[in-house]
Amino acid sequence: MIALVPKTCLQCPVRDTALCRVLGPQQLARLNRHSYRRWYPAGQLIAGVAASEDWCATVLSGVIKLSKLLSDGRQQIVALLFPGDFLGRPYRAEFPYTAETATEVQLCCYGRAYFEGFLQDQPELKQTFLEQTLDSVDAARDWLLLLGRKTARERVAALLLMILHRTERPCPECEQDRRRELTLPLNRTEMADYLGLRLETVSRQLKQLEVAGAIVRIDSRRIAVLDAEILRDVAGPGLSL
Amino acid sequence: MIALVPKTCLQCPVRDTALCRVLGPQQLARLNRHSYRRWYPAGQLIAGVAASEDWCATVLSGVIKLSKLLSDGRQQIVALLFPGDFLGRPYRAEFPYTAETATEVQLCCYGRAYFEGFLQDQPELKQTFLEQTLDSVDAARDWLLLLGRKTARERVAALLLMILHRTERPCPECEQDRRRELTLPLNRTEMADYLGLRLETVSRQLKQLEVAGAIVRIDSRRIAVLDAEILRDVAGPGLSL
DNA sequence: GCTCGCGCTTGACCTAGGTCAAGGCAGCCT
DNA sequence: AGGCTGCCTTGACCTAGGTCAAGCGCGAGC
Repeated sequence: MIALVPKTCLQCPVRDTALCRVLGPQQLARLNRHSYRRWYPAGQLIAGVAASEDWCATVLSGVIKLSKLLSDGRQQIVALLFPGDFLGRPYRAEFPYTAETATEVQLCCYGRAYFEGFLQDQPELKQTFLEQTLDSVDAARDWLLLLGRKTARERVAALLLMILHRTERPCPECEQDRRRELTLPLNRTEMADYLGLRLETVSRQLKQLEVAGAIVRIDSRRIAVLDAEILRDVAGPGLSL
Repeated sequence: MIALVPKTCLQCPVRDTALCRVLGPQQLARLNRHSYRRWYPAGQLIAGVAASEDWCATVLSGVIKLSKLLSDGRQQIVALLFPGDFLGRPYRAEFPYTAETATEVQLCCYGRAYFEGFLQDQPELKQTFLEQTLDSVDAARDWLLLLGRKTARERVAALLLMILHRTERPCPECEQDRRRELTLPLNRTEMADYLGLRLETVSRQLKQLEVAGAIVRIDSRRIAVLDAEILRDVAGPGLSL
């Protein structure tokens, strides 16, 4: 497991999913000159709530949790960031979430001020960033439906489908519903914090999905999806995948 | 109650809160030439889920519910739009929510394609739109915490505070915690659909808040806030008001 | 003025999911 | 090897909020 730190953007693992995919070679080089890599182990705090954060980043590998927490310890994960996703809050000094790594993570970071200036210079990048932000609004609202109205069973099924979707890079359509394996980037507590449940409930619902023949739990972090169709039926619509 | 349809943007009721506040007189006139007003009574469908919508709008008056619903009738309101807010989904033909009026509503509408083009021509407008969209992400994520982790009591208190906040136009700071009156733009069912509860629960929690001395229910739609501080204590933090 | 219907409240009861507690299992350290 | 620790599962029980049902009050229509 050697951490691959790309020297040039052309070898970047998120070359064609990250924001900067729309930049030409010139601009890419320019941005790259102002970027630096960071590496974090799993379970590490990246940025605190409302901490003054003067940088932002693209996720190169790994998964990041964005969460909010209440003074009495109740916690809600409000988003997961996968490779290619953008981390940061341009135009605001305070970062309004807690960002923690769920797995080992590599970031490609830029100064916030520099990035903001760069957005001004690059209309196409700004356009892409805007469209991605609009998509984030839609994604958050999909999750509102899940938290506000779905049962525990539906939530767990939806999470598995979401992870499957965000995790499976190659060949999106082929082998559509054949057996697929996924590695959960979250432990039970984190899954619960994302789904508005308790870890015991997540555990029980995973069992139920196994009994129903939708999945097999290989080990606590690995799941084989036997029948994505069952999962989709259970999860119901929504979550514009 | 005469519907005021402003002829020029200078008399617009949302002159300094809507997106177009950043436009100069020239650009404002240009946009205005391509805009038209629409009026809807309360409880009217404006745009269906995934219906092809080729327009967008600024809310001039009234309140709009954006909601998602499941095939079995479960419904979740994912946002409320108040005067000055933007309605629409640029860069996407399908509007991913159901938009319905909660009260009587006036809109200032533009063709979607025209608006998108106008955004390209007006970097400052685009910037404002981007920042507003980033705020929408934060707002939706605040609500995720509410739906995922807060109790019924906390949710109802938070809703009242939010409505108070969005509704009280003049003099934001003066008379800070004096008695304030608010008119609910939603009925009990709608409040429940926004809070991920049932209408009976909303009703009971309002009663509890009255017993606790935080509010008085004047009639079913009007509430006097006796002590916003109690309300804030009950609601807990979050909802970056 | 009467009735109808809708929105709201209230009470009685029920249940999905939370809480608490007891193991189990795998990876680490000694 | 043995014990520890963290994570997960499972069972037994509890409760916040959902469900069901009755009734109220008010505005609209006749």
